[in-house]
Amino acid sequence: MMSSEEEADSAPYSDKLLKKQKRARQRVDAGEPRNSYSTLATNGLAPARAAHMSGGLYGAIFEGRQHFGIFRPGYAPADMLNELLGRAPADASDEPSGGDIAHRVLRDILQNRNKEFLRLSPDNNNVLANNNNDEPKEKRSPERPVSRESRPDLDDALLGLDSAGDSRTSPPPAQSAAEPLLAPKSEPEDRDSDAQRSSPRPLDVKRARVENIVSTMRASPAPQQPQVNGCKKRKLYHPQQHDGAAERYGTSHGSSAQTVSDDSEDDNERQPPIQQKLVEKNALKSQLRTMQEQLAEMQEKYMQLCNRMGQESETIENDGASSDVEQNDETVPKSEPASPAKEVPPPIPSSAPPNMLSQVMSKMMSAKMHAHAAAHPHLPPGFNGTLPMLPHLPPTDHIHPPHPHQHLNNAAAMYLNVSQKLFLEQEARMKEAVEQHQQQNNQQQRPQSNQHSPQQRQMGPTPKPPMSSELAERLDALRSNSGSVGPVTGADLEGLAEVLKSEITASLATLIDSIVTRFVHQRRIIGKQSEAAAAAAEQLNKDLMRATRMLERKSPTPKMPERPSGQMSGNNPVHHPGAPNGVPFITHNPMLMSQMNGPRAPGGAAFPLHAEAGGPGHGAQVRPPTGMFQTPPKTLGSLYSAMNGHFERENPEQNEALSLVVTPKKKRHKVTDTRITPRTVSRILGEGVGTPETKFPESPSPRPYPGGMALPTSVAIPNPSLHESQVFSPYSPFFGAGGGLARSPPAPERDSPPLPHAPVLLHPALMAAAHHASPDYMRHHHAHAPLHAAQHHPQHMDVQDPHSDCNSTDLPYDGVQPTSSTLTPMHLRKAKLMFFWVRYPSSAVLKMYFPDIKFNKNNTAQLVKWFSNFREFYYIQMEKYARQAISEGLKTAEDLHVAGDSELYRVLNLHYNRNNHIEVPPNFRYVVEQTLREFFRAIQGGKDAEQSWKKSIYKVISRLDDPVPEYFKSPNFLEQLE
DNA sequence: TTTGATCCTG
DNA sequence: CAGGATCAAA
Repeated sequence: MMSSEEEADSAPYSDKLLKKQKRARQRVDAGEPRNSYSTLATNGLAPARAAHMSGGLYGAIFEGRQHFGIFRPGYAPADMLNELLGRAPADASDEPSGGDIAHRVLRDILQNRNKEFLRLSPDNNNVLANNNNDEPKEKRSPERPVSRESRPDLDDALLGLDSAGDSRTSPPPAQSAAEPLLAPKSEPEDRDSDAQRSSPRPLDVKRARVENIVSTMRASPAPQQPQVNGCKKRKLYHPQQHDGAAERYGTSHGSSAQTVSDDSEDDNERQPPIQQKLVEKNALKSQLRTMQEQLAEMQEKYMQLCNRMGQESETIENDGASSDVEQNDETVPKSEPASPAKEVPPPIPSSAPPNMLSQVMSKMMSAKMHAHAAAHPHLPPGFNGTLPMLPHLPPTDHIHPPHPHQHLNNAAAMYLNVSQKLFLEQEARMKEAVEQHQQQNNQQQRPQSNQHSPQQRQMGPTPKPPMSSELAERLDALRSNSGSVGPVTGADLEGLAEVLKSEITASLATLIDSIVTRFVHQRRIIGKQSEAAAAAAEQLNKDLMRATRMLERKSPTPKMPERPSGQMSGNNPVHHPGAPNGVPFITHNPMLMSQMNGPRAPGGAAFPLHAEAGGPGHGAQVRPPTGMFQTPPKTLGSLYSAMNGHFERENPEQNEALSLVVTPKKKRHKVTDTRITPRTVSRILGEGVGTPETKFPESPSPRPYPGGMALPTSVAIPNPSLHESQVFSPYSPFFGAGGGLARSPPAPERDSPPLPHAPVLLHPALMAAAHHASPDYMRHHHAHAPLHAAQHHPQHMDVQDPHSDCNSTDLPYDGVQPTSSTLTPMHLRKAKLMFFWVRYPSSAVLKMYFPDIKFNKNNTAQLVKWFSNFREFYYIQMEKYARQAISEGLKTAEDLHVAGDSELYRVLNLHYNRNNHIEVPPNFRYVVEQTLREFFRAIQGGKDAEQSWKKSIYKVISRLDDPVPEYFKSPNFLEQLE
């Protein structure tokens, strides 16, 4: 991967350079000024601010955006998909069990249904199959082999096909069966040439011609799994076919397999299940038809042969009776020394119209059938259509039945019937499967093995229905037999029928397997989530209770126009999630949420949110211990949604990663591996929680703060450049919340940098959900109030926690190994959260904290770019607020204080911690404050007139980075960000 | 010259 | 957020 990506870069780079130069030239010519630093400063800010101020936004306490009630439809499915796709190993192991069950079920069903068909079968189903098989034994029980064979496919599909190569390398037992498939039957030229070369005899030539015709007629079974190690053999056996296959499908199995894999992957993502099913159905249908046609054709040929043989008194030595494939080679030579028997097409009476022949044959068959039924050992009396099929009968039929024709005819007739029935069955099953599939989940994933799809794709000129390797093989064998050896026995036909049956069965099995598997996964995941949700719910409930209590003391924030909460918005039909535990979700009320933040401080002052509020100013002095915002678990929402099975999509709250995801597709050169994984997609779909803010029905009365604060401090001017302009919207709950920058005149000194290791905690809900988190870590969290626990043990997480502490280790927690080089939206979220600690992380640090990423030049650059973007946003905010403060007459930087509930803080939190996945580390607040002051001073001092006046600030700020908590390295952390 | 960071734009 | 341009430090 890396190599390819790297290569991809080279081109772009050169282009870049060219462009750059060009641009540079243009700029110079135009005398275009490079930067207009002052733009922001001088323009617009003041006016906008004024407007806002007049608007009187009072600080609503931080309204919890959300979180509650946010349902993330699709979450469960996504997760499931993730499970399937992301955890290859697990899947691999799981797959079988699920598959087996499905398999069994399917088999049972089919067997019951097929009993009637089976009854028909004369015995030797194997004869034909054996001709080309390397491992005839495998075929004895068609279903088994097939299933096995199919499984790899399924796995591949599920796993994203990376494993395709592996499967190829180590061909499954059934592989031999697949072999024939590789060789598309339609390569007349080659075949002819070969045939002629090897067997110049007229007969051969004739046969070749026939073969030609036949091959054209029959859709060539697409080469199933390229994983045929027996290339040589195959070549030996079917040179032409092989060639054809090579040409058409790409010479290398690997390549073809790859293609298949990729395609299937794509299909999974794009093609709706139903469509897929339909396609498959059609394919099967056509396959059946094709086979029928082929059968007819073969009948013709057979007739011809018989006639001729009768005339010539030719003895047929080997009817392909040999049960060994290998044998085939040997046998063939005997009969047709010069030419590879298998490849020699059966002679066809070109003169006789197929239809007529068929009709004639039908008549003959019916007539003779009865006559010989009794005589024929394998044909029970009721033969006509109801003979029990003995799938595993030994190839006894080598014996040439006295009346080959009849046998053949019978078999043919039966085959046709069976085919029809099977087809009907298949169709019915398909429908069922489709329905089931739909109901079970909306995942686009393509359940069945790609057995079929690849074939379809690879089909040659004649659209051919997908055929399994076994089927193809048998057909091939059949053809070979008829061609080279001569008479096709009824057994052969039956074998064919059986193959067909098993093939269908297999495909169904596969389908069912996948469905079942998915179902199982889903169940499992849901269960898991339920647990987490329950725990989370409890915790949440506690928090809420506390918050409620506190709320009583506090007055609601000023109004915010109702903001449709993600869930509330019409899109979300979601039921209100009562907590599963019976814990009602209290939320939706931002007030509550806001209260939750600072439950700890005794006099509601716990939070010096508004420093200036004056109130008990001292409160301000003490740095708010905990994060600024409460952390309502959006996770809960998702959990619940999953639990409730809400998969509806909700309004995407953010598209953060959206771009990431999207870009990938349009990328011209592989930018960072932009390939979107299903997981990513699902995440994106489920991610948005609309604006989390819960709606605020009524506008609360102004803040009760003693200081009469309600300072319109937050008079930010809507910055057009802001991505989240909503934040500034007067209608936005965020806007005007209690006070942007809190300026407390008596600002005591809180400039001292906070503790080195900011104790940031995950929201309790998150923690609860994180089973895997190190026990120690968990313990801490639970022990302390969820919100501030860490404060008391600042160090425990990063340094001292024996379990979680794995400093300088890339694989702190479960030995995470880089699995992908794709940065997903989740990674973006994580990166944003990390920004609370580090503004200038080195790439080395970043790599350490993203152990699951296989870094390369591209994604490293991307990650770095993210932080660059984060900083950009951050500094823009800082500058904006600093200017605002200045315009408001603030005299000294020291008067600038950033309160937990300040607008600035809110904005930042919204940007970096949109879903309040974590508690904002106190240190961050400090850093923000410092940054703000730096900007304030600079602007105040007129430094902003200088070209790079910000640089010095950056420098200062860059020194304020703190170590990122170790738990960020945990794979579980990422998972919790859902 | 290369690399890294910022600025600018979409 | 990503791509491109530009500057500046290495």
